Amino acid sequence: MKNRKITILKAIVDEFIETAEPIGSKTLMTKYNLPYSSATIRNDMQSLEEMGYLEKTHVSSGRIPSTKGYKFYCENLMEDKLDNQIVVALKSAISNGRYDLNDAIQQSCDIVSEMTNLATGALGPDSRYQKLEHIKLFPIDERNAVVIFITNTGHTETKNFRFSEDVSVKDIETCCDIINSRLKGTLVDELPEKFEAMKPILEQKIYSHEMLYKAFLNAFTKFASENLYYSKTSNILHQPEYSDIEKIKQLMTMLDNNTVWRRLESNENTNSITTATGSKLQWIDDVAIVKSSFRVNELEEGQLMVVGPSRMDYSKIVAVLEYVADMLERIYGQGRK
Amino acid sequence: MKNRKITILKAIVDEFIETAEPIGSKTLMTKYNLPYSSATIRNDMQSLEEMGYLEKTHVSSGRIPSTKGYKFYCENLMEDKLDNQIVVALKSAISNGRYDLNDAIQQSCDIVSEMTNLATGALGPDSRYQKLEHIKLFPIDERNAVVIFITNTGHTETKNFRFSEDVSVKDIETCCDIINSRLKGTLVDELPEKFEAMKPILEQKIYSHEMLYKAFLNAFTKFASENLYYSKTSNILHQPEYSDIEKIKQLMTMLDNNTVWRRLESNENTNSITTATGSKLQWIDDVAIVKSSFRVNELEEGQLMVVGPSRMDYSKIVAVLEYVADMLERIYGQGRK
DNA sequence: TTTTAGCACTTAATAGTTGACAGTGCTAAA
DNA sequence: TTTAGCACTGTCAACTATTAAGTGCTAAAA
Repeated sequence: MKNRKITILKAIVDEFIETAEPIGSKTLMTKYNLPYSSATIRNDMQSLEEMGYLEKTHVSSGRIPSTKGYKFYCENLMEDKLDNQIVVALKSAISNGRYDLNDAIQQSCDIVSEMTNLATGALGPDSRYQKLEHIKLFPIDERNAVVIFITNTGHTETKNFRFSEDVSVKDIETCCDIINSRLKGTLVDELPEKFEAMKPILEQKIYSHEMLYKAFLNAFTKFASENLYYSKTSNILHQPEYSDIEKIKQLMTMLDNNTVWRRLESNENTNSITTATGSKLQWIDDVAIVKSSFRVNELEEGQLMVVGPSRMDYSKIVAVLEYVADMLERIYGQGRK
Repeated sequence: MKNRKITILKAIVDEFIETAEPIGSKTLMTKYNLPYSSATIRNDMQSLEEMGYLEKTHVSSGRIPSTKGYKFYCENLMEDKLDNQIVVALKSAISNGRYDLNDAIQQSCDIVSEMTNLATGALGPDSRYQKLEHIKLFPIDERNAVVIFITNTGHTETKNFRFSEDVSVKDIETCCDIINSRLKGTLVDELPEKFEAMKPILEQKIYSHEMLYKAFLNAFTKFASENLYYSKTSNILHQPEYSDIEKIKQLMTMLDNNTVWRRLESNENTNSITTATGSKLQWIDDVAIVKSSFRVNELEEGQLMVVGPSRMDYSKIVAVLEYVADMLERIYGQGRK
């Protein structure tokens, strides 16, 4: 592509990211001090539109970037724009090591969300490739017990159990023993299924097996399910694109139902790019998603995401997300096993 | 108040709850088959307005209920209107006892929220009046440990700990021992403070006391902090009052920041009533809150809440919330100590 | 004394009109 | 290849009816 066109495209994207208004040839010329006449710019804009990088909101309006335009921008024109304010906020909140990993992830997401006015979330760390090491029972009193699940990576999860009259501590112990002897080494993902297959054995050895079976199945299912966190989403309402109620509803429902994440996985092919630094950008309808992953050990990977209108400050978001990912790896990634 | 006026007031509130539109005298007469002329109704409306039960949106508009009107309605005119659909959904989800209390609360809130299109939340069960019984350490490996906190009511909470190189398991053990010997019987509420006062003792006995101190303080603070759950809030956007963006922003921000709950506590005096059945209704600006409490034992109380526009179906909401509270008490309340 | 019919008046909501404005595409000249 | 000039287009805001729903008040009827 001709150099002048690239300059114009970049100027339009930058300007639109800032103002959220369509941009005309004359405005562009004066505001960016371009050494071309408005007519020349107009011609290039027309051509850029034909190539699919720009769009118009109506026949005689200025131009806005299309998804293809954003994609080109993100692939070729992004700068490294790490926002110092956010970094300071993150550092002072997280890097004193006071939190455990999950708390740190939540804190980070909240900060990013707050300071960018976009929805921020985290998925994982993923327990899919972990195996159950053993479970440990902790009786509290006649009715209550805590069970600790420990995986081969040292990841733990706990679950409170509460039993009705006819379940004895002995029963629970037996149940734990059975699980430990038969499910050790099972992938977390496969736990619910494998446990279901063990039902007959429980029936043989335990009096109120039904109760216990349900409780443990529930715990296993929860353990295997994705560990998803979302920051508050009201911030996103400050974005000018969400002055339309229908759009708000659509986005909010999408976020609430976690559809974004699902469609994301299934949609890998369409409209997505991976930056040189490893972040992934993706566009679904008018929504853009920026995703960076962090890895606390060879088996546990987590993902950070920012969701918002396609008009977002990609340079800034990518930089900050990668900063968070690095920070989490640095503090929580080393020497975990 | 004269009987006819009460009939008219009830009809207006019922109609407005259904349609969300101001109601005129003629509409009311025909739709509710009232045996009075529109002029008579008009006179009564005027009088009801003077008494503060009704409002107009503009000089020549129909009437809508004022907060005082809703209040009167809730105090005197509510019917018991338990929605069968919701009950069925709740029963099939919860009453098989598969969940632990917190999961059951969350499930219930989600169901209520989904089926009423209002925001539903739960606070607690409250640990304010519980005392620390003891804590129990569980080393996983050199770097990780789980600590279980147990209160005198049998309530437990767990926290994952992760330590850097220079903290030994021995240190953690010492720390736990100190806590157990010195903090047993302390109100959960006072734990952070009391623990802070113990800092010098830790300094004496533990090498990297700073790290451990921070980690435990964090855990105590979290333990003592309110246990708040909120259903998804996007449902509420279906309410016609939230077709105005400013209102959405205001409400969403309020919900996200949990301002509702705080203002609620501080605002006990103004605009609130308690029904015969023990639910509490409260109005703040254009927002109504319905609150029912449930009690799992003599020390632990929790609260269920529904938040929405003041035009909500109070009869239905109160009935369903009380149903949930009863259900939780029935399943989780008995024989816990 | 209470209720009602009748009427003048008010407001919101809707649709149509107008002019300013920001922008475009195209043509012809530089 | 670039640019000046110009006709044209859609949006937006302000203004003007017009209509529909509803009110308050007065005087007559019950």
